[in-house]
Amino acid sequence: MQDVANRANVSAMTVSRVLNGLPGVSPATAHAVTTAAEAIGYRKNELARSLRPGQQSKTIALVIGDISNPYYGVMAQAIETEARNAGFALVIMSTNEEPAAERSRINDLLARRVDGVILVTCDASHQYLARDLESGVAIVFVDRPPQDLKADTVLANDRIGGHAATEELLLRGHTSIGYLGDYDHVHTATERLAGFFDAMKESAIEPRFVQMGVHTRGVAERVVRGWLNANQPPTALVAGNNLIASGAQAAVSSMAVDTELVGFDFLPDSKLRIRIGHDVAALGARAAERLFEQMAGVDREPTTDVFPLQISRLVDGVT
Amino acid sequence: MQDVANRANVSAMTVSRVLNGLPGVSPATAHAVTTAAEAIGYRKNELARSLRPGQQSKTIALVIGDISNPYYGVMAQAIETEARNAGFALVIMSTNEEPAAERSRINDLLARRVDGVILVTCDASHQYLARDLESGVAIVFVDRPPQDLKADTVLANDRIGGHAATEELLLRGHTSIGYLGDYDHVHTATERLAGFFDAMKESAIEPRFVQMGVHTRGVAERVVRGWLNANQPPTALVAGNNLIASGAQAAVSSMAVDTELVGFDFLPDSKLRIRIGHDVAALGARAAERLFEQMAGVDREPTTDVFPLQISRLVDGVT
DNA sequence: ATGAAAGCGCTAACAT
DNA sequence: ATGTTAGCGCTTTCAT
Repeated sequence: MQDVANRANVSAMTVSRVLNGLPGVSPATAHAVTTAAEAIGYRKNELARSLRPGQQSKTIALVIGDISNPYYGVMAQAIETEARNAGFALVIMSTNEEPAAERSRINDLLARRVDGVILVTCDASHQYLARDLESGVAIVFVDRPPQDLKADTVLANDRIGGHAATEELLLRGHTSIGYLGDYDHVHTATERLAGFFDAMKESAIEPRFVQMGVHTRGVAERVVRGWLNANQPPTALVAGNNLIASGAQAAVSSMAVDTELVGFDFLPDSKLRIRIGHDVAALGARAAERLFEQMAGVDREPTTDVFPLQISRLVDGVT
Repeated sequence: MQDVANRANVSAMTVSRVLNGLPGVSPATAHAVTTAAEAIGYRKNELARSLRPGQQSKTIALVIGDISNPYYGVMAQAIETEARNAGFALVIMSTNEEPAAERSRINDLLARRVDGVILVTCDASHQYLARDLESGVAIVFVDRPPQDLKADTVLANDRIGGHAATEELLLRGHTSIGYLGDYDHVHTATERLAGFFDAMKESAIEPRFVQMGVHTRGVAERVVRGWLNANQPPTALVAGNNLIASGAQAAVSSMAVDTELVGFDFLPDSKLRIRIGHDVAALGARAAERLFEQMAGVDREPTTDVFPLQISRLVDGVT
């Protein structure tokens, strides 16, 4: 910046004024500064700027486990739109569902003084964020609640969802229903499983096919193939998320059985006939809203928004 | 940081040494500092740190148009893995395919002194980056080449792909083939279209159904419905990307016609029987490699990596 | 083993 | 309309 100032024969302060469009600079000098800046290819240093007290970075962050899953992609896009409308940039970071990576990313973001963080956590403790929350960093949990921290949270009602999905199959007369869920440390996965158990218990049926820790399409397909090859295979399945549903569907159709399938969360081209899910974009948008509320200094107790899950049946390719 | 120093009765310098694990501090003082830091909930300020000369931010950025499209999600995940292995953080930004947003994001990233940028551009000029490239910022273009700039580029061979997709349908005896493509300013879209025209010209067939500017599943579905309701509807279609393919497929199956369809890029659960695409993760990984090469100071002419597109047929649900 | 001084690039507050 | 001063939080260099 000093270089620009020298080249334009002005002080650094004047350069600052010109570059930030502040008043009190004659058009002539302004022009000289602009020219000088372009001549040397000057880039302002936002780091130095943000260092000054009271400066906002005008940036919020979204930390998620798996950006390759369109579920989170859609959520991210919704948040990006909200952020943009509020004049903020959104940076997205993916942790590969590793708690250690999540912590390291978040520490990093806070060290970089982002104004707020929206978090789809895979971590088992969030105590380390308590201080930051107190000191005014905005934090919102989406999809999965914090464990030992009070903070704004936006969720779908996964336990009820798991119950509804299972009940749907029970109502259709199935008595042997399998359940496949994601990692145990993923909140939505355990909640949905709990809902499954709730429904099974109500019907007094002992679950025989339950597999957690299924995180990819491939694993889901393999597990389902195994089940379907068993002596008394399940006649219906609940798939705990979109990728699992996809894998399970693949296994079922390749084995030419008519195992019925209910799947959570939509994949754009899913062939699933029965789906259960919610409006991810709305979830993301609400999270962004809550974040901006916090940033606006609204003083209130942490809230929890719970979105309903909806079950739908696909008839002849049309919902 | 000064607060921590006061609390531990040491100088700021000692605090810095402890927090960075530098040698030359007695265990006792180190402990005192750590305790003090925790007591006041101290967070180091990475901004101030990066301000010192010669500091790397250890961060690279990926700027894409639409994070809700799993095509880019998969690419992002691949790049994130590479970045992590290299000890870098990856920040992802989505521009909604708006050139202005892209520029603003990139200017912002460079103002924040990221070490490198991987870019899926939707912009028509990149001259504004020439200076930064000269001054040592690492930049790689992926999926779509720069317009008026020499820089490392990683592409799929889209024109040949468009040709191959069309030829496949011609070989199957179709003479009335429609083409749907993304926005005109998207390089892959125009290249694929060019390939389509190439193939049609070789067969001396006048294209009658061509629609560009189709960016969503819904629009694709609507356009195809329109075509199929025409007097002499196309008997086959080339869908210029994964979302278009999905929409077109929906239209075709809902209208119970047997219009044949070739689609670009894979959506996880696509029912497409003929697909043309490439390994997006490999594309992303290569881009990351090129970026790190640049950052390592390898002095070479800008390279262009071209990945082949592969066509595949789905038979009874198995590829 | 520890500290003091200086300065990274920028801007708010106060001159001129 | 423009410049000077000081300081944001940190680390490099050079003392002690």
